[in-house]
Amino acid sequence: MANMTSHIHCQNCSMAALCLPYQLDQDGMARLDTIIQRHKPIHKRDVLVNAGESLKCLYAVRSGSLKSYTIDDNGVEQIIDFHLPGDVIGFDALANSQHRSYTQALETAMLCEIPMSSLDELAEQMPGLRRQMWRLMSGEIYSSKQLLGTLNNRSAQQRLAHFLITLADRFKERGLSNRSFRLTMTRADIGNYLGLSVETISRILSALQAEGVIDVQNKLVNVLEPERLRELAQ
Amino acid sequence: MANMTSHIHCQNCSMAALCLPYQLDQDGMARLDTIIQRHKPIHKRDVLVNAGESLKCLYAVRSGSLKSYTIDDNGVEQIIDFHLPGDVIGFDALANSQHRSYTQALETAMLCEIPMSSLDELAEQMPGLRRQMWRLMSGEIYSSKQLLGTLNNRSAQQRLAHFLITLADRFKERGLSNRSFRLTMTRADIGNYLGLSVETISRILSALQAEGVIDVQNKLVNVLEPERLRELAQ
DNA sequence: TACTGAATTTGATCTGCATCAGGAAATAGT
DNA sequence: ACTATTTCCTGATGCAGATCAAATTCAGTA
Repeated sequence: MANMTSHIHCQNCSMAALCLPYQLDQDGMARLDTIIQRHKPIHKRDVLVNAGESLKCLYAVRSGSLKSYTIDDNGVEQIIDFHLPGDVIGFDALANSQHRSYTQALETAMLCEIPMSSLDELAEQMPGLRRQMWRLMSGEIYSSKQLLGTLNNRSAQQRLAHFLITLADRFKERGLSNRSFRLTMTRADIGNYLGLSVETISRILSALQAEGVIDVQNKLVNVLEPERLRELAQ
Repeated sequence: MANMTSHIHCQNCSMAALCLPYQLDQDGMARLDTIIQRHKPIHKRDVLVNAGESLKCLYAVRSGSLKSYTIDDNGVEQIIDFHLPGDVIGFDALANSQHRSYTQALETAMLCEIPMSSLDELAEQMPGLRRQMWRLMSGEIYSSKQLLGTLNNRSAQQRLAHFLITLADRFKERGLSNRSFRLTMTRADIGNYLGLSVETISRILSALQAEGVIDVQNKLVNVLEPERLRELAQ
């Protein structure tokens, strides 16, 4: 069945450099492209994967944003990641072939679906793909351990500043503005992720605005003094 | 040059099931074994890898324990991991072929050294090894994200209880007692890892002992009521 | 356009843990 | 065995951020 996005391929995807095709040659990209399936967009609040589901495929984000979270014994949600275009979702499921977390769209999002069985075969034949898998997983290990350091010894303001800087940097990598962007997650999501209450997030955003470091209008953030913000993050 | 541990091989290593050889057949293990180098033990406080060093090889812990940490802009150490026998060290370095953290021995430790170049070749030829690499890295992603959840929304007591439970479970996986074990790290190390002060760690250990949940004599921990402890961790 | 529930903001109060301080115990070095 | 140094414990105090409360704004829907 034809769909409106059938003309999208790894070869012409602007996120390729951040995603699995990184450093593959034209032939490699074409081979990877053949195993990837592209479907209709998913919408805000749609759940892409449930914790406990068996791992059928990885997902690459083409547009939009999502959050991943676990639900603990008390039924409390714990957000562990926000996904932007170019990110690959599902690496934490490889250990036991079972998804460990829920993933939900924060806004309308387009995804590429990469079947694990085919990926495994391709990885055997393509050293570049294998290395990129390692690179992406290693990067995820590194960034989550970095986050540990951020959450452990830092004040609420430092955490939030760090969050904004990291987000801005990620937008820049993706060819978007790192000075002006939209928070697709709620204040509650940010607080949950950073281990802070909603009220604290709101208060600190107001304080940063009062000091002229940023300008916040609802979901829209303007970074007025990037250097000040970076200092505040330490 | 012969050394005193030359008779150790993956084929007879008791940690093989937790380590890279997992699910390899005899032939596979033998091939992996040939690329692995085994050296003299390293001693307490010896530094195995420095942050910034280029990635030459991964290390597998055969005996002893180590800690990995980063040092932030202010020169403050942030512990991100404790390594036990069977653990593989260095996955966070694959992203940019450069170690991201320091790794230091907490006690005398024996290590296996796995050259990256050879590992890459072997992974091409051996699907089982490739899958185990994915499995181990995925597991590390999962556990560090789990830890986020633990540190974010939990009290000091819950964090420490969680730490002790997790450590006990890891000892059990390794064929050791999960009821009685030795903390090779200092209270300061535990506090650093969990985002708590030394004093808090000390106080809570005392409190848990007073309640009869555990018995602590210096570095030695006896878990008297595992179920209570597990409840306290939530 | 009006209605409705969700998200955000701001204020007031309270508490868990950091910090400061001092002493005891254990470990390492000679 | 003895000393120096690190590690550990316990008490007192203060504060950052949680929690409780309530008003306001926003977004989705009919």
